[in-house]
Amino acid sequence: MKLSTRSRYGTRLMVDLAEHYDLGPVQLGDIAKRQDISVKYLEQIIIPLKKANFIESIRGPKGGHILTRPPAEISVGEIVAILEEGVSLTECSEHAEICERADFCPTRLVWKEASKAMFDKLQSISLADLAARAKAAAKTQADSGKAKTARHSQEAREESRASLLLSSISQGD
Amino acid sequence: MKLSTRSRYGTRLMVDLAEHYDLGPVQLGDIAKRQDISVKYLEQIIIPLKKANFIESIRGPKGGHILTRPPAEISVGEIVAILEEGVSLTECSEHAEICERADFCPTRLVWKEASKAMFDKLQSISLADLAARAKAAAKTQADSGKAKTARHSQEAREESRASLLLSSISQGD
DNA sequence: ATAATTATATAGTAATTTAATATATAAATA
DNA sequence: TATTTATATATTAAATTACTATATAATTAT
Repeated sequence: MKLSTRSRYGTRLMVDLAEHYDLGPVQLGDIAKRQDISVKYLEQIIIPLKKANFIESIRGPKGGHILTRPPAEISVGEIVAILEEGVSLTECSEHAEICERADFCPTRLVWKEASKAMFDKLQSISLADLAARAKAAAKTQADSGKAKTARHSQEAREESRASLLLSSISQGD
Repeated sequence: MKLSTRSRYGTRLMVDLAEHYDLGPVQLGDIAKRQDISVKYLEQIIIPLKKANFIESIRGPKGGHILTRPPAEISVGEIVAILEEGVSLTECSEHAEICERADFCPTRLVWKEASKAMFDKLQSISLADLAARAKAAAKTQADSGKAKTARHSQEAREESRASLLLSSISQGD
């Protein structure tokens, strides 16, 4: 039931592109350094994302990759759906025909509804949300380095409001 | 992101026990026939369910397995949590310490919240719900065999109300 | 032109996991 | 004591995962 590194790394790749949207093409070498993922593996992972038309690429020196849509218009759900080839917890959730018990199987409906709950949540979060959160987190890190004795500075608290959008995500820790 | 057969078969095993709760110990051979799963594999799968104290077993002739709690008091979420060893989509959702990026990783929160959405849904459904649904489905199947020209008989519709509890599950097909 | 840089395409692989099966043993009952 | 059922441990084939390697193609700066 765990997500593959493919989905997780691919989502980080997309968030990285979102963070650098408007700054021209981003090279895989730079993403690899920032995200600590091998370039070779990123090259594999980016293929389905390009096929799904999330990313456009430019070859040659000063080339790289850019999102085809603004970050606010791309949800994590879409990304995971591509990289996991669907967002269901069982094959039968999507394709009843693969199981002859599907018609009367009470558990199938459970898997289906749990899949939907999961996917609905993923759909509700955009790359813009995550890029904003990443920015706020980076600022908080920088501030805590700047003034270790004043971690709860007014400055830090004000900046952290930028991530209020995402605050609901961390409820229930 | 797919559930293993272990979880799926294990849940069916538990639903089968729920359907036969009150009828004394149920043998794996019978479950194997009804669920079309090999006895040997069921023997593997039942181990963690016994360790988690969901099931008590009786050896020897006329032996078998019984739920330790009434079906209404066991949720699918609990079962899946045992068989999948946790209900999170990533290792970092539960154990932040395994990833040094956890503190500032925006995607981690997404995986965490999606995991929660999925698990909350699974927790909300009990074995009693599923046993009732299975009963209703069996009745519907039997009725359609009895009177193929009158599939929407009043009798069948009344019986199907027993599964109203579960009707929300099949929304959004 | 050509050297350097970046993306793309295809193939290979080691390790792990999955989904089982096989064999031997222990307990309980008729 | 023979039979039936559960339990414990070991084995395994196939698939999947998480990569790495090699070769090629396109673009740009010098």
